[in-house]
Amino acid sequence: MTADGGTMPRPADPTDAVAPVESAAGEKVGDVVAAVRDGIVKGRFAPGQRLPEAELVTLFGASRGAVRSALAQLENEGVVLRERNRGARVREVSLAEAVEITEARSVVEGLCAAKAAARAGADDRARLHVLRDELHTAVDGADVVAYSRINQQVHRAIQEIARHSTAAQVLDRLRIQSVRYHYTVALLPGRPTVGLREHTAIIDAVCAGDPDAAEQTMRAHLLSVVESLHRLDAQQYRW
Amino acid sequence: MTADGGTMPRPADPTDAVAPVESAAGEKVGDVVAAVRDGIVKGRFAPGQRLPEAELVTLFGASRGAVRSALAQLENEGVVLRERNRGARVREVSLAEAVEITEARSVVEGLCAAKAAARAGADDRARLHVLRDELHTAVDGADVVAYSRINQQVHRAIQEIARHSTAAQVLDRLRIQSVRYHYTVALLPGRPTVGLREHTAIIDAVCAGDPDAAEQTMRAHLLSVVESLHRLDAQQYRW
DNA sequence: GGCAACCAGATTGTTAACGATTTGCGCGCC
DNA sequence: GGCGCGCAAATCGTTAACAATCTGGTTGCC
Repeated sequence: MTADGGTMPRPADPTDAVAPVESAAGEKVGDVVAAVRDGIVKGRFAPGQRLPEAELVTLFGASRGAVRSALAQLENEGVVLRERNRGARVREVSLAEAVEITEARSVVEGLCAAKAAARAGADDRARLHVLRDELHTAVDGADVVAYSRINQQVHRAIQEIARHSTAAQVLDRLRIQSVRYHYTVALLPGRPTVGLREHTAIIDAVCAGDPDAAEQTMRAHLLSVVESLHRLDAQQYRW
Repeated sequence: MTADGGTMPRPADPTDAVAPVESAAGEKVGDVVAAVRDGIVKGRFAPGQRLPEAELVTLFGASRGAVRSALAQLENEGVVLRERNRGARVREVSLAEAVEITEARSVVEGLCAAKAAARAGADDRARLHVLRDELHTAVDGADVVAYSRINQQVHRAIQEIARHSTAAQVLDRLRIQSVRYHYTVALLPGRPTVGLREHTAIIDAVCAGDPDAAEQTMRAHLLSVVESLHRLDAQQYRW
């Protein structure tokens, strides 16, 4: 076993830059939570990597109590795993879990799409059309990173248009847990083309004010992501 | 304003008995969380009531740190609201929020029902049939409290049969937030009869192994609960 | 009599030190 | 040489005291 005890973290992405986080007075725990979560999402902290309290204290300059509260919250959010007297580790989400998460997302985002279709105003439609065009150019230019980013923006836009705070909370939580798979799926050959077609259908249904069609297309889209995850599994792809 | 500062708690249910919670070694925070959550669900702590740390310390015999962690977790679960330097209060969920929560439940429980229909074995079907019969006798006997209890057991059984841990987590969280409305809906005139019919349809669909029918009936059932909530609103019913 | 500043009590936030548990390593025994 | 035991370092959990903040009532002034 290696010195740090856990799964060997692979080299961090070149796109990290640490973000020292100015501990604004009275928001320490929130800052630490955001910083650690961001580190997990961005790949600075690898799945299975240990997160000793002392290390986070020196990293973020926060007190141990703050770090402790932050870890408790992150555990509650499902991105960190803690064992008594054994410390905290970045939780490893299996492919099976990612499938479950995406299935759950499919129904909740379906609800959001339906609500968005019912509530979308002219400005909302304009916003979605902009995103649709941006997605189109990204796919045309084979810009996978841009595709992935705008992809997420589409989902977030529909979520915001739906104005359903409960669904929004649930979705934020679910997305954080499976974020690391999003890029992977986007990298599958042909995925951007399929995704573009599906997103276009969703946007059209929402803008047409058809809740049923919006829900169905959104669900179909995320179930196709589930299919892609299974394909990943078939390829023995592992983190 | 009264001495305790918050909304006046109505007299607690006769069914509380405090549950002093034997602080088993190494599970203090979990115990406090469970105790406070239970107190909120059972009505010992009313919505809006203040929850001073010192009071919880004396109530449960836990250290202040444990109480503090527990409150943080309860805040994260959405049943407690905390303001900086102003302490914690039991969160008041509005009827609009209860509607949102039930809408979210409808789609996620729909997913569970579909999965349950696909995965139910003979023992699962037997379990559901027992619950169906118990629900029937409860409604025949006009036993509203039994109806409400078995009602929840049906939902929980389907959730367990679905074996979808992500959906289960989401649902546990959502149910806790809106628990106090469950009894109220069950008390609406004619509600047990309607609920019985709907639950029977759900159980039949799950036992028939028809995922689509199971999902549709479950969604229809919870949307009918949403309708009941709106009727509550029309009656100017307030907590 | 009304209003504003102020002071005391209560409550929460923070920090530091102490105690308990686990883990890795070295030593001795078989 | 392999295996089990025990010690020491590291890490987490808990407690207690201190500091900062808010609330409510009181007092003095206009």
